[in-house]
Amino acid sequence: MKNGELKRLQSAGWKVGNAEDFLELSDEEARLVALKLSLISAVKKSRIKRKLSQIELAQKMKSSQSRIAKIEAGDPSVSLDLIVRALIASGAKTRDIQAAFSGRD
Amino acid sequence: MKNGELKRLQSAGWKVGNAEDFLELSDEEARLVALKLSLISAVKKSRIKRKLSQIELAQKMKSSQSRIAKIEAGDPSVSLDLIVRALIASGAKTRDIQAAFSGRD
DNA sequence: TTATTTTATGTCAATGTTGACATTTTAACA
DNA sequence: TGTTAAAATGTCAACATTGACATAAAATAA
Repeated sequence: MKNGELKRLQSAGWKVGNAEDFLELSDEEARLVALKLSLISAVKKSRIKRKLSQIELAQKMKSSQSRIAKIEAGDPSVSLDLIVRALIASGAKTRDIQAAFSGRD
Repeated sequence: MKNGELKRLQSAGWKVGNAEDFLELSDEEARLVALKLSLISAVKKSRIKRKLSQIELAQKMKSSQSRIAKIEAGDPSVSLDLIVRALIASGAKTRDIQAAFSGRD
């Protein structure tokens, strides 16, 4: 394939992908998953530390007890947005969130 | 457990939303917004640093150019999940993400 | 034990978010 | 000037996430 043709296809939005792309994406997905898990455990830790029940935390953030349970259970229906909102609502300080983001526990 | 009991439990001590709740929620919302804005600017910064066009970044994360544009424009339809995925895909290191979370720039 | 609280699990209609696409606007050039 | 790549904006059907609810299971108290 000529160079110009490749460029044309690429700029038209075509994926001229290879196995490397696939592996890289997996790696990035793994990073996101690790991040979520870290934040999830931070939520539970923060909630327990403040002696909040799931219902109380749910009320603070205007969610529901079952959502909190799903957050802590790592349910696939839970978004990163909700996890972070729970973390903030649970009283976690910026430093706690930072720590979770760097994987520290 | 019976139906009536659960309802009583769910609404126990929680009927009148007071001003404090409102202010606290606002504060938490503000914190989340600030977090998003910080991450958004980190995405753009990281993308530019790596000399990636919006199309290229979109391809890396299997999204679309318009989505990247909306991320960087702070479009309300963009989730925290997508922002973080873009940040990771753009090549940002864990330290960069951490920095974004602490508001550093 | 029994009673009460807390947490887990499943469902679903309403709402939110997505990639893809078309089109326009801006930027960077020759 | 005109050409071209990059970025911005609007739309929408498909898919994802939500709070609310019912109920079960587990933990805790009495």
